[in-house]
Amino acid sequence: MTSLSDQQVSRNGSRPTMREVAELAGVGIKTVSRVINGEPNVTPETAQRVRDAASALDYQPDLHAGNLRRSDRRTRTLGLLVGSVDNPFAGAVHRAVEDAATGRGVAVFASSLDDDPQREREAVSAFLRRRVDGLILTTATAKQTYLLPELRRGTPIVFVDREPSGLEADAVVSDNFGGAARAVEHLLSHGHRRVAYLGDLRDLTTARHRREGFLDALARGGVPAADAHVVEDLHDENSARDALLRLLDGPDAPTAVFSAQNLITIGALHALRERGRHRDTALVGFDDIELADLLEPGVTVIAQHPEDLGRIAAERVFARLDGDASPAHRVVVGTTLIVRGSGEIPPRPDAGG
Amino acid sequence: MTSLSDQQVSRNGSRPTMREVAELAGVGIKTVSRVINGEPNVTPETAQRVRDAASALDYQPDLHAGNLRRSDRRTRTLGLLVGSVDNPFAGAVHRAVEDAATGRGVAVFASSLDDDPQREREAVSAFLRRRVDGLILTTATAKQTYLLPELRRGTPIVFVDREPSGLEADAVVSDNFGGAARAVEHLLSHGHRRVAYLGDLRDLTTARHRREGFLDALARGGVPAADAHVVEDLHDENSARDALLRLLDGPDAPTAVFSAQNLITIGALHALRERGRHRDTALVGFDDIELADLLEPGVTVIAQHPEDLGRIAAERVFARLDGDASPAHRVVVGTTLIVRGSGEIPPRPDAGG
DNA sequence: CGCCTCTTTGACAACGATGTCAACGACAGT
DNA sequence: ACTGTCGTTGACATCGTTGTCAAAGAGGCG
Repeated sequence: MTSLSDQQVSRNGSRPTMREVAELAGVGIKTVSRVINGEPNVTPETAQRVRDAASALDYQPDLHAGNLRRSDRRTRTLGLLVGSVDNPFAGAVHRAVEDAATGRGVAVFASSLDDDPQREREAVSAFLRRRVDGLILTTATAKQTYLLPELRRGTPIVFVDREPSGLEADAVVSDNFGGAARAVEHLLSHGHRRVAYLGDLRDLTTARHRREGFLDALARGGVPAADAHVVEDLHDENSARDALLRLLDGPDAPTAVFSAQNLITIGALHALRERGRHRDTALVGFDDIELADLLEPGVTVIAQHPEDLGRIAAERVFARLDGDASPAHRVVVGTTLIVRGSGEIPPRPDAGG
Repeated sequence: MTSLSDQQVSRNGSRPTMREVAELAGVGIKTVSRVINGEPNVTPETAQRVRDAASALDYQPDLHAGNLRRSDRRTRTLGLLVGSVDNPFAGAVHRAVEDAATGRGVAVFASSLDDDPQREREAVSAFLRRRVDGLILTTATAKQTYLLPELRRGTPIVFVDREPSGLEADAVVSDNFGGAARAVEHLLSHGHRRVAYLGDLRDLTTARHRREGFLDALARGGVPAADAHVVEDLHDENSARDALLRLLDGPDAPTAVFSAQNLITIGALHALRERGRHRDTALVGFDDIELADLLEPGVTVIAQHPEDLGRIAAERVFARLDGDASPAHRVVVGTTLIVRGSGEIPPRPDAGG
């Protein structure tokens, strides 16, 4: 058997087609098609001959050739665009999308955005040229109106993590405003008045909402915005670290820090360590980070639920593919305050108002 | 212009084809093909009419239809199989592959293996049915002979992180033996004699090589293997934590631990914390982990270089696609000992043998 | 002015599969 | 034996694109 298979395969360098399987089995190609696709009305003996021929040739059907002719025009393929596939948050989203997709025989293209509008356009275009059945997108463009024609054509597009702008489309996002506000309330409740905000690129809706939640909670807590240090447009560990070092070295150093994104939190942790201030400066981060519980003090965070974001986004895509034509859904996934120590540090006694 | 575009698009719910672009531009479809693909011998005026028509219809060429007819039969698509897309090591590999691919206009399918042989087979089959140009695989099967026909057909297959078995194919792996040996030498040089090995599933070549490196270094250091605690078949944080808790609670508790994988290291860290032994039990982990430098003590690791693994694997695929027909390459990427504190803890004075 | 070359263009077949439809044979009912 | 039904099978057009090839027109040269 194996030797037959080997012979058959090596006889011809190129990939076998349905026609070759049909010839070897002595049937018409339509019969091969029926067997491969599990269609009824083939006698068991014929089916077996076809299967033998297919496995002797190591035949793999060409999904895209079939798709070209098939009436449903489904490639069973999804395009996923995330911040970066090597960011843990994106990894969790990706994994959840994959789990939902694999169960349906759908493969996932994943691309990294790097918060670059041009990369976004190029990635989406690459997905569409490959005729993905649906898109799950984290975006960096100010408006996504370029997607309108595609949306009108009926391609399911679900925005994940960041809200769409300029079009009505499904979106699954974290409660950025509420989570940020919760972080600040937590810090204020421990007596802090001088709280720093370390935020992501201002262009991002998530960053804006977190900033607004931060400012809103401060205001409700009776803290003048002037007392807060708001630093924005941070985009990686180093820029966050540098920013916090400057604050710590400057006058009126904050007694508490809210770092509004996972990499920023890590940068902030480094800055606090470098100045030896990690035990007397409170810190709450947005988005959980690995090993946060093993640091000393443990890092208090507003945890997001990326698995839920990914899973729900994938479910929305599949619901649309299954015919759901209802108006755009906007799903907000709550955040969870995880108390671990760093957020419960009281203000330094020597610190002024 | 924009309104024209909108009208054209909304006039027809389905996706525009080259034929429709040709009609709107008043040319033949072959001319559209030439313009879209940047082929020569089209007058600038004709080309402009075609481009206008294409953008009015929001035309996106169907890469797979073209590929069906094109002589090179390239889908400009790659299949990547990793342990799990939400593991940081896999994320780094993925990102490096993506970076190499995107520059060449190639999109990447990513799938998670979960160290399940059946998932491996299914993922590979899903890739091949979609006619990927090449495969970059982390495997879980004992032998990958099922890939032989595909390899003979000329599809580039590169094994990453784990070596292939049963076939001659390109592979890019870490120096698992050497790295593990280096870890043990480091621990022995600090006076340890009772070192525990916490390892991954025995089926995995990486786990075997690390175990062999561990045992080899022990032997060279004059430590009888009987003095070592070797625990294998750990596959996640919890199993690793439980295993180390048992060792710590048992007789002859180890004075040093070598955790042979990133999740196992994290589980080990938890176990040490839980028993309050993190300051008097040495630990060296294989594979670097995020925030390892901020723990107290910092976690000494044998760092792998997943970006290099991914980049080199992708380069091998593209070299093969560009015609390199040389014998299978086997690239070993070195590891780096990163000293941070946990690996330099001396044995407890009270610890015997 | 006729001939040749070169550029520009489109008609047509083909890629590998599936949908449609008709042909064929077996079998039941009369 | 004849008809109708049903299960089985394959011929053929077709999906959206590109490769081939030939036709038409422009331009140069003797």
